[in-house]
Amino acid sequence: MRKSAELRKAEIVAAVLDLADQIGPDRVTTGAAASAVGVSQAALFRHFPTKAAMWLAVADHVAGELAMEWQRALAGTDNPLDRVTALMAAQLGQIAATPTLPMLLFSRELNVGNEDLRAAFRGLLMKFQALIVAELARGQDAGCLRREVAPEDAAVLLTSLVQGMAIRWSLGARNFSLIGEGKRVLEIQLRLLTVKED
Amino acid sequence: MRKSAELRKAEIVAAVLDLADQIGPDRVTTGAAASAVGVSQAALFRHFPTKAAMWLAVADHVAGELAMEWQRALAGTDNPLDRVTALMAAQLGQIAATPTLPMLLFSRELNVGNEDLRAAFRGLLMKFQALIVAELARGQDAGCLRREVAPEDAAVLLTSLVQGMAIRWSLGARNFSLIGEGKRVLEIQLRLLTVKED
DNA sequence: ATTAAGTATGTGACTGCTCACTTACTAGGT
DNA sequence: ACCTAGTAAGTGAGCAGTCACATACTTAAT
Repeated sequence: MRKSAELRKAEIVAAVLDLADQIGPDRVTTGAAASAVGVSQAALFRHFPTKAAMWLAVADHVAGELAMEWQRALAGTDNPLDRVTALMAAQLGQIAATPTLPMLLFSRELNVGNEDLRAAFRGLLMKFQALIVAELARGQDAGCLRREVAPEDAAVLLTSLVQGMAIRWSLGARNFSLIGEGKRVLEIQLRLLTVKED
Repeated sequence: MRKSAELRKAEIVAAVLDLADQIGPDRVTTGAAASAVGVSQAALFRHFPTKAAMWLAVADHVAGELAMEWQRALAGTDNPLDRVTALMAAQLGQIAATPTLPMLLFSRELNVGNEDLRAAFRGLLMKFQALIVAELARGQDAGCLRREVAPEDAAVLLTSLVQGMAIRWSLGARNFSLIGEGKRVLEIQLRLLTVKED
């Protein structure tokens, strides 16, 4: 079945992500990806010059999805604290929907040679952090966040929380709800960062 | 050169860790490990029935080192807060000395088949967390830690901090001092968890 | 002490497999 | 006619694990 290149590329990217979720990013071979799409292995190389390029396309896709989710999270409210909560929830949600995402950060694919891919993910993390920092700064200005902690440092604490949760989750304690636990612990951390009112 | 099996095993384990630091855990082939030790590739299989068994031995070694460092950290003082600080510093120090450690958590080696290895690392993390929880509980009893945060939850915040720092570091922002930054942010987090005295 | 037997450590050559990527060729759309 | 998306059949490299054989140590009987 012939399809337009654009469509095929999108199909392949989706299949790679799906496969990576199922079997881990490092197990995604060109053959496996191809047969998941339903074409021959050689066909992949019509669309991507190399496997690394394929992963770059995947990273682009993921970056787009994340950016969308972030924007959606920010659209819900104006309250800085709520926006931080929403951003964190969005991040946890994306991780839960794409469990391979944290694994990708340490995969062979990313850490060997493919410096572009690495840079793409570093950029993503920094963008997320910047969003958090901005909201925290607004929160301080609005007087609902402790002034003695710099927004940058508080943001490190919060993003670390996402990463710690992801590790915990992927290390495979079942009956561990990434989103539920994440929300719970996030609330605790936010309470610590919030100005006491009693 | 002939050596005792014990010695050789230790040599191999050390070489594997070293190689993993240099080229990433997934690039450590039996051949590479062997020639790093200075023996033939086949010789590895005199000492380990399979590559997975080799990695298990590495995990055992790492577990031992970590346990030692933890004990040493606890030996320094009786003050719960200081002990938490020392434990965290020890953990960051070990990660800095063995950068492959966080990568190992997500390596193909660990996440494919080798369920034993996975369990070994999960056990390690839980043991660390338990140590932190114990100190935090003592801290609460001594009245220097907020009571409204459960020790288990505070421990999650702290261990997440280690993991977040490790990710930040290994994503390759150079001029990022794992230990220095870690210490700084840890202090901030601890201040939040500490009873206000003013 | 010498030696013979047995065992632990080591080797080079090889097997069978998987993988990314190539090449020569084919069919559908315009 | 021509380009575009596809294919089947390779190619060469890298990998874990095996095997037949060699060489160093240990032990115990002479």
